[in-house]
Amino acid sequence: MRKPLNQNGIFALASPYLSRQNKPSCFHTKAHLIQQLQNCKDLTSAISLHSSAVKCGFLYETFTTNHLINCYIKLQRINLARQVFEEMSEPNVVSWTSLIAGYVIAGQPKMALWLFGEMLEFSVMPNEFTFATVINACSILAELRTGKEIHAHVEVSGFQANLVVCSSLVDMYGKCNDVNSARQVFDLMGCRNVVSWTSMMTTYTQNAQGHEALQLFSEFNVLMNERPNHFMLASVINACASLGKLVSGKVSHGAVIRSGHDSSDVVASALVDMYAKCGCLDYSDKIFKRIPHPSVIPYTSMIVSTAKYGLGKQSLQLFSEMIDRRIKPNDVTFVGVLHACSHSGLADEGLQYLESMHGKHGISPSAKHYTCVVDMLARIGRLDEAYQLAKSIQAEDNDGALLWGTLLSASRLHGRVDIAVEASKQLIDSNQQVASAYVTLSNTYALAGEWENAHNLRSKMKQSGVIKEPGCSWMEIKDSTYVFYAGDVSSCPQGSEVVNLLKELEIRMKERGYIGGSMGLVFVDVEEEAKEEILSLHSERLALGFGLINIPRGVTIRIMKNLRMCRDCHEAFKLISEIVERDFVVRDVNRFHHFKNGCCICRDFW
DNA sequence: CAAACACTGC
Repeated sequence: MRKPLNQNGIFALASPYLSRQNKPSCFHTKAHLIQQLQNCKDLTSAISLHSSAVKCGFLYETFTTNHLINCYIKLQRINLARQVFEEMSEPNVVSWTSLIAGYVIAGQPKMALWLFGEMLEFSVMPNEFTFATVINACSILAELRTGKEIHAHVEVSGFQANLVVCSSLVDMYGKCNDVNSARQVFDLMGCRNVVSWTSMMTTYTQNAQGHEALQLFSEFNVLMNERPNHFMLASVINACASLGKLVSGKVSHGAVIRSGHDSSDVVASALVDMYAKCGCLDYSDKIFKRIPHPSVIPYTSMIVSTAKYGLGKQSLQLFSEMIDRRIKPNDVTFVGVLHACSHSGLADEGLQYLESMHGKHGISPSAKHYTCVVDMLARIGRLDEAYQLAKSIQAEDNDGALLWGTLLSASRLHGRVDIAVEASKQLIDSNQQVASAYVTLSNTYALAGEWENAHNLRSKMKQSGVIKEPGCSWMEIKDSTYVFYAGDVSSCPQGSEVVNLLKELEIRMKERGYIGGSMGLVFVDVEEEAKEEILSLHSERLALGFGLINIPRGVTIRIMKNLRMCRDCHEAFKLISEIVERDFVVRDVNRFHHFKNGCCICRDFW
């Protein structure tokens, strides 16, 4: 404890001000106090500075008070900031904006928007800082309507040419899934910087338009003199991950290394995720091991990735390593852990982890966690338990769709028509994934031999005009990408060759003990494609799904990107690649030839 | 004095 200053001492220090201000305990100059507030790192000092400011009479001035408000906001004491604000006689635009921003930082964007309304009520005119802040609040809340209103306000107030305001508008429209409006703002911008470009790229990726994001990235490299920063690199890597474009991902990795951003944790996390999604878990692992102090995000990314590759034990090992290193798991980490249990048949362990969430880790399980558990139970055939659990969960909209969709596909897998009917009813009644619910239910009927039901459902779909969008998949061979649509019946003489190969693969997998559970190949005869066969490769070892590839002659094959994981699969992949290369050039997209620095494809960073 | 862009789930 610091010894309290002797009164005489204070008087001595404060003597220059005494006569002027008649405040006996004031020993700060205004400039000094402001500087102290700006550098203040702890609450005790802040409170002491606050009391000095009161005693010195500085809080009659808006400028000094604004500094105090910002000091409390930096120390994450929004309520104290609010108190100071409430006591102000004339808060100006900066006071309002600071407090509004404070609420956004504190995770209360709704309050921020409410305060903005109050500010207008009090006839304080917002400026570009205020607009950027409230647009950001709309972005967090995905509040398109309010966002558009504020956009109109921006135009009227004459801030439509401000770089930061426009960038936040692009971001806001992106987060609200209005890609066209985002692009419109972006196109009308008189000047753009790396942030505005990154916002637009991220908008594309978050709205399932990864190709456009990559296109924009190459335009940036051609048109702009600026170099990508680590935000932009993380964004482009994320775009590659979303598309499963390994080659582009490697090119981006090359750019990362050349620009010296490979020490950025965020970029490293993005790379870990990208390589895993592109089927190269070993690369992810290498990147991960090079991160000196991995945070919860790269750990979670690795846990999820290993789980998806069916490496449950390894995934749980990473989790315990993370706990040992005192890195606090979050809700997403537990989604990964439960996923690991689910995909490796570790149901009892999974239930224990679920139990430990609340008790040991202070995280209350959400609908997403229960969905993992439903999946975990259902996959190993404990469908009745899974169904009971599903019924007890409050899940709406997207969460509900995931929950019932999970149960539905497991019901099909195990031929449980009764539960499939209930699950698809839930989806259809809540108007979620209606088309795929119909298709899956119909497939379940077909699997159970209930052809009439399957047929009736198909007719019902046709009558009600429900159309299932054809699934599509794509492959990268060399630097070209080939896209295939399910139901696309151009002719392919090698179709049967592929089927035979996969059948053989199944036999070899069985020989090596990959049987039981949901492994092996499953043939389902369905009405949908007029007596065509649907061939699915349901192996958890190969479970990084890459959608369906339609090889003509009506055979749809689910190709897994990481077929390369085992040697037999590698053969299959090679053959399929050869066939594809010979006979299908469907679409050749996004060649990466626009790097300013000349380097196109880096093969040698390993 | 106050503002925009990034990595983990499905």
